[in-house]
Amino acid sequence: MIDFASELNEQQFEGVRAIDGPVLVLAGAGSGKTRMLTYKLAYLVYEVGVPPYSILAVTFTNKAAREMRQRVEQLLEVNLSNAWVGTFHSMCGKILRKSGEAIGIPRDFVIYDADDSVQLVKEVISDFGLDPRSLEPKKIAHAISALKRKLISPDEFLERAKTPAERTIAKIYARYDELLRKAKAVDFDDMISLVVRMFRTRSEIRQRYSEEFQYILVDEFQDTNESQFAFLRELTRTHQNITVVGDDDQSIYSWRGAQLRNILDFPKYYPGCKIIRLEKNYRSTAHILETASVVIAHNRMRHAKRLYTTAPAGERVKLVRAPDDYAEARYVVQRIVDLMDEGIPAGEIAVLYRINALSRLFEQELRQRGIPYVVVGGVGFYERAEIKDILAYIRLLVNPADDVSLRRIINTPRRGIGATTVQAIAELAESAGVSMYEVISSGEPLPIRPKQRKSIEAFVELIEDLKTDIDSVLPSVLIQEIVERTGYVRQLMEEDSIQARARIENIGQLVAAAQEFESQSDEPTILNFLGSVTLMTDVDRWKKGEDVVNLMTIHAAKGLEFEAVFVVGLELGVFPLTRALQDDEQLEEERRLFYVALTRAKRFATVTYTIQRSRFGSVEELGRSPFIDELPQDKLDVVDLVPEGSIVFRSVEYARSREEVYDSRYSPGIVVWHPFFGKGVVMEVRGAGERTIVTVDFPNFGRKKLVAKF
DNA sequence: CCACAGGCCCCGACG
DNA sequence: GGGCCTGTGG
Ligand SMILES: Nc1ncnc2c1ncn2[C@@H]1O[C@H](COP(=O)(O)OP(=O)(O)OP(=O)(O)O)[C@@H](O)[C@H]1O
Repeated sequence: MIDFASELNEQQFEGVRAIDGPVLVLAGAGSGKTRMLTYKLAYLVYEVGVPPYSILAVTFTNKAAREMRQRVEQLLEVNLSNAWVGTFHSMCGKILRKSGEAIGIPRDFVIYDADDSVQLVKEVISDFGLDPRSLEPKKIAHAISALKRKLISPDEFLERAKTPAERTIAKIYARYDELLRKAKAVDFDDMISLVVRMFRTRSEIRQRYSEEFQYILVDEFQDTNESQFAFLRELTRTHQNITVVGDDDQSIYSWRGAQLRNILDFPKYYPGCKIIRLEKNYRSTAHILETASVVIAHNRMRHAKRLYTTAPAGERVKLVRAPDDYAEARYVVQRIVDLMDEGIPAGEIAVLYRINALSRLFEQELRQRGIPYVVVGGVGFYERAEIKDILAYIRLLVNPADDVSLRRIINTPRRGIGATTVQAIAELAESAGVSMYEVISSGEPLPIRPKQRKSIEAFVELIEDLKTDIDSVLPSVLIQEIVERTGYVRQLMEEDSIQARARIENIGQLVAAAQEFESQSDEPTILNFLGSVTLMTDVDRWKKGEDVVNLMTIHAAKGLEFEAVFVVGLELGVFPLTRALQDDEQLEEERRLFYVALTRAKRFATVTYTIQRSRFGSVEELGRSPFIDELPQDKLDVVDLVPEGSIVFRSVEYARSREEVYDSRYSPGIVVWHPFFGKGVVMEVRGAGERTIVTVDFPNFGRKKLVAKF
């Protein structure tokens, strides 16, 4: 049915056939690592006869998992729905649901996302009477997350804590975990670390899974963290049939705890593993590949890799300098129009940026020119307030112990239940050792004012009503009931703003997503819906087939490919970010990010930067990214959008042509930034065009008259 | 005791 | 540009 040898090159095929023992595939971008892994899955099922449920394949996103599964189903014409293909989180979540009771995790646990975790940390901090301003909940939540990824328990951390600050964190961590367990909740990091802990304390369970998963395949191994690797090592204590593929040059998730060490040390943990290198790039033209290779060669902490292509040289990589961010967006969108005219499908075009904030102008410009597009990522769909509100209702319905969700919705929409009342309820719950919902639903009269008491009673009644058919109702129907009964949409309609309308639309999309879930799942229960939703990412919702221009961060573009790629905003402080400038390791990660961006392109790659960019309400001159200078200048096609002979905005010619921008940008009261004087406030603007004189008040240097010279 | 407006501050990538 | 906190008015 399949001729593996003709679909793969020799090295790939070698990796596919190596089914006994550990295999490490270390290879550059576009060399066919994912393809190899996909075919290996097919090979194991088809040639070796391994039952699909005996294979564990781990991918980076759910979407990648879906693609791998579909691809293999196509190849083999079989149904693979019982194979374990998914992300670490979804696989571990599944294991935890099945077997977690052994370590005291109830079957119906809910998953707290990063935002929920921060909320919970906040609660703990105020419970302890600590000052949330000096402690910064977000940072503490991060610290806890880092500890969990390193499999360090609160007790262990307390033991080794040296400074008072560390002891405080240890205390918060301990209490945080306690509250999670009380709320029958696990956070993202728990999903992995609890499974590892279970495997370590209950060897018979480990044994069972280890036997079940006869073969393990892992994609994007360079971005795994300590607990994920530990999970894999636990599973391979009886057999060592594990194949991992990755590229150290594409490790871009260190901030999430990914450790390059995992891929570099793999041979140490699996002595005698087979190491395979793939050196032929099947994705990009020679020009693009060459440019990317030159850039990444500037990194010192890496394994040099050979990567060649037999593809034609193709077009040169374009380097575009734009006077400002508006010009940049206009140029890119014009090029997109041109490419589409030449027959490149919109879906094969991507604009990639370092930070989400950069998407705005491109969206505006695309909208104005009537080109369909999609923004992948950003404030993720499932992180939007209205979506989280609705989901919090559902979570409270299935799990009354969930205090974080209760807090979120007890006064959403407004019901006259404020902070004071919530605090009172929390204290009652605390002293009685029960959940907040138990306190308010017990029927006992609460020691609060009559008005609030009435509101609370109405709220409890509402929740109880919604609860009646919770076991049988479909998720989509439940959402509609919630929206109706709570008056959520009604309130938004009354508000009648653009934002409110967008929110109503989002809720509509949530219903649609629920319906889709119902049609796909063989068990469309509320609990399963919640589980799938929390682990869903924006990339997962993204449908490439839709044939619209794609806007996304470089992180989100990992593993994808497009005919044409625009990498924008190559400026100091944006890409690389300011914080990465002082630290070699971070700077190298930024460079890897640039490498990932360039290597997404099959035929056309364009890199852009601007002289001036508006950020945080002011205009800044950031200076170009050092990465620009690392490009092979003689191989580029340089495009300068700044008028000839001018040093940009300082120039007379340029200023004259841009009076309107001038006038609107430098008006009294706005904050500006100067490379030498720093931030200042515009006091007065006189004249126009070349003679514009702006008086600016700089906190540290006093008032300066400047000839439009920022 | 709650809601809302306005001022403040800060600002990265995400399962 | 926006989330969070504070102060004020209801
Ligand atoms: N042997 C092959 N013959 C033809 N095309 C191939 C072969 N191997 C890979 N390709 C194609 O090359 C492209 C890149 O492959 P793939 O995505 O598997 O690479 P990768 O190494 O995982 O890339 P990256 O690390 O950059 O995400 C895909 O379009 C794939 O179909």
